[in-house]
Amino acid sequence: MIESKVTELLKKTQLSVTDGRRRILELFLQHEGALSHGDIEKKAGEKFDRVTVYRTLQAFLEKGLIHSIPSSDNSIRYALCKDDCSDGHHQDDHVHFICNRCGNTTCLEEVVVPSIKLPRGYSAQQVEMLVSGICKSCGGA
Amino acid sequence: MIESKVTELLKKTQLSVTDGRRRILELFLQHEGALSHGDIEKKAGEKFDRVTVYRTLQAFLEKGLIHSIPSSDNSIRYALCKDDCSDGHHQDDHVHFICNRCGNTTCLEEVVVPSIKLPRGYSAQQVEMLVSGICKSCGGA
DNA sequence: ATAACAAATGCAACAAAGTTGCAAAAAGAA
DNA sequence: TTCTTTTTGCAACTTTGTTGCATTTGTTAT
Ligand SMILES: [Mn+2]
Ligand SMILES: [Mn+2]
Ligand SMILES: [Zn+2]
Ligand SMILES: [Zn+2]
Repeated sequence: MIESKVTELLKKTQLSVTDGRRRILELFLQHEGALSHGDIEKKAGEKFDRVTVYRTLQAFLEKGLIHSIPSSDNSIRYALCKDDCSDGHHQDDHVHFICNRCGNTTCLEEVVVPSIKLPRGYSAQQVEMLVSGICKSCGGA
Repeated sequence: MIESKVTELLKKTQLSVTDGRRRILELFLQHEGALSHGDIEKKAGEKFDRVTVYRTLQAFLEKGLIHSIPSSDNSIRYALCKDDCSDGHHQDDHVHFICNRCGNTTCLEEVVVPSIKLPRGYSAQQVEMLVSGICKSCGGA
């Protein structure tokens, strides 16, 4: 069950398990694809205060439960991390895909971000790769 | 002179040349690195209305004068395009670097975004690569 | 189970960012 | 210059994000 998975994850990351956190984590587990703050606010319904959603995402981020995905439309998305992300140390080196038709953002876990050679003087700490186009579900044609 | 370059660019893109547009384009030409809406608002001073800045960036974007750079902090940056970007068709296939020390975002024109193989069903229309770390100026020591 | 303590939540009051319609002003064309 | 079109500024508004504080809830130890 998702119920137990949720509690397990919260326990593992040393977060006290509250209704809000359970609900939001549940949303991530159910929903294939990334969620923005706004998405969560809508999906979680009236039950939780907006501020709580902000703080919960913040906490999840810090604990390495979720990672954030940059965007070109001023609305960061978040998605669950794999097990190897822990307390502050993220290890999400996969490509993200943004569908121009359905608008969904997906983690392409199987596609690793290629390494890259930077000009002299620059040193990289993190690399993000964002691909936009038509996703599998929308591809149809 | 920058003055004439500015006017030339506006004429070329069929934008009527106004004080606001001149000023903002000037900022882009002077400033090495990308600018956010907020940056521009500050740098342009009290002289221009916030709404005008929004509309100007929008216009520049559509005409292929500038391109936008995704971010993880809900503040899109913009930078000048090269000559080969025109009316709606952008051709900015370079890597963007975000410095964690000085906060500047730079176009690494000389670093081309590597191509990538997507899983079956996905088709790419655009690829963005964002590298964060320490930039040339901050690298020092 | 209860009490004590620590942490999370909701609320209120803000601040900041973004949007829209419209009248006035400025650009471009004739 | 005059006419026409486009851009601008303003006002009013919506949405998004932040902060402090009192209350509620979760956790741990008795
Ligand atoms: Mn991801
Ligand atoms: Mn660029
Ligand atoms: Zn899609
Ligand atoms: Zn720097």
